[in-house]
Order: sequence, then structure tokens, then C-alpha cells
Amino acid sequence: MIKNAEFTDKLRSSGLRPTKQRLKICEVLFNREKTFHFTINDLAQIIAEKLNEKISLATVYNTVHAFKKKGYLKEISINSDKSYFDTNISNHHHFFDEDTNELIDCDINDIDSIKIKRNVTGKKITSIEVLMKVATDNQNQN
Amino acid sequence: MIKNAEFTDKLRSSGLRPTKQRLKICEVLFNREKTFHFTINDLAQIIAEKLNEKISLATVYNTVHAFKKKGYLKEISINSDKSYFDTNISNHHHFFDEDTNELIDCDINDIDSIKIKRNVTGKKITSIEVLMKVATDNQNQN
DNA sequence: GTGTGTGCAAAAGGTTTGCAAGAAA
DNA sequence: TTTCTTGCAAACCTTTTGCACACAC
Repeated sequence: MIKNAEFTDKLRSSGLRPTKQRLKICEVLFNREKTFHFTINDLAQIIAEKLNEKISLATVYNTVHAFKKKGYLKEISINSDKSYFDTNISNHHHFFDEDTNELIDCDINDIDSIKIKRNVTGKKITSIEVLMKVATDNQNQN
Repeated sequence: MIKNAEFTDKLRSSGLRPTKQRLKICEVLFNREKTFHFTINDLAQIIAEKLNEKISLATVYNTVHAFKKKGYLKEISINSDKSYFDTNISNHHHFFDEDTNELIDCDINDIDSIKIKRNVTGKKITSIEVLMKVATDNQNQN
């Protein structure tokens, strides 16, 4: 259980004012044992329904993007109509369950290190993301 | 240079009527030497500007999705506001240039085979996609 | 002729923006 | 008091849908 004061420090130290809304979002996102995968809409709904508070959608968008820019959240590369974010900012990969649209973390140690023999001239690789789609065995894939 | 008659056969053989619009889209997509990465909007613009024909956006969407379902196109998992498609349907991966928003194919042989030591219970892996983001060397990543 | 495909406009859904009011420093 | 943040509504963009008309067979 992380205390509010810690979130305040964290925000302040990265140049973000610790507003009521941001602290509330910190609580929802970072007071967890396990990784949390979410869309903006998920997050807004949790705040509205579970916490019975209302933070404007625009503010939720602002905050999530600010947190991403500060490195507190990762955006996951997945083709979807919505953007998915991840509170697990460590180097890791994902399973995507096509039956349930659910994301599942895959530890970096569960995949043998990926060796790339080729690069783009003059560019540096900033990230490597592996997405493994899974489905029940007797299902067609598109 | 693939002839129109071949496209007609191809479409017919997969149960799609070879309409004028579908043949035109086939020409744009499959009469190329190199892989083509595109968004629906790219495609519609090429048809409108280069070919000076107008195919309704709805039809372009329909056709691209039909082609994807038939396995003539692949959709690429990338976090973006738009969907990206690829005429290269072979097993391969991608570089994504963050400076230019450009996708670059990476041959399967340019990456050592990926060994996954873990799976999701009761599910089968239907695809593995690796996305390597690249950027110019002295650039911050978000 | 029957069934499929096309095109248009409208609707839907996620995300961004402009701006006035409010809160933090 | 100055600057940053919030909230609302409108705008924006991509994608989907409904339906009448047209085309393929």
C-alpha cells in the first residue's frame, strides 16, 4: 500500500503538480500487486464506478499521457481501435488472447533473447516488442 | 506485371465477385515488386490521385477487410490511430521508424528464431509479431 | 431475376482541442 | 498573481452501418 505522500513526491519530482485528480489516478494505477493493463475508458470507469468520483475524460487522457511521457506507463503496440497501457514498465512482452481481448504479461525470461542480425541504417533500436496472439485451439484466425 | 485476368481468377476462386472496384484495388496492391505497407486512407488516396478514379471509402474498407479475411493481406499490430496493412503475407516482422512513421519489413531470417518457454493454458499461439522501433540516435523516446 | 456489391450519408467510437474557470505555487 | 490544470463541449478522424441503387451471375 503506497501512501499518498509518496505519490505527491513522485509527481513533484517529475515536474507534475500533485493535483487531486492525478493522485486519485496514481492510487488506481499503482496501488496494485499485479500489472494492470487498461484502456483510458477502463480507467475512467473504475474511477467513476468503484471510487464514485468523476474525473473528466480529458483529464484522464492528459494524465495518462503525462505519465507515459514520464515513464510511469508503457503503451502497448497492438492493433486495436483503442490504446492499451501497462503499469509494468519493465522490459517484457505480451500474449493477446483473441477470444477475450485480454493482454497477459510474458516475462522477458520466458522468451529466449531475440537476436537481430540487421538494423536500419543510421537508426538506433529504441524498443523491441513481441506480441503473441493466442486463441482456443479449434478456432480460425483472421 | 500481373494481368487482370489473373486477378479475376484469384477473386473468383475465393468466392469474391471480380467487380471493377476490386480489380482496381488488386492492381494497386499487388502489381508491385516490393512489399507495400498502407492505411486505408493511403490506398483511397492513391486510387483517387494516381489513378484518378473514385472508389467509395466504404468499398475500400469492405475490400481490404475481405482481402484480409481471404489471406491476401496482413494487418500489422502497431499502436496507432489508424490500421496498417501489409501486402507481404509471409511470416516476417517489422521495424517502425519513429521519425517518419514508416514501416520496414524485417525478414524472418534476420531474427534468430524466437523460443517461447511459456504459453497460455489451453490456448494455441496463432501468431508471433515482433515490432522493433527505431529512431535517430540522439533522440528521446516516449 | 436473385443475390451480392457499391456508394452515399449518417452514426459511432476514441481521441484531441480551445477556452474559461479553478487550483497550485 | 502567475502558471499549470481541469472540465466541458465541440471538433476531428477513423471506421462502421443502413439503405437504395447497380452490377455480376
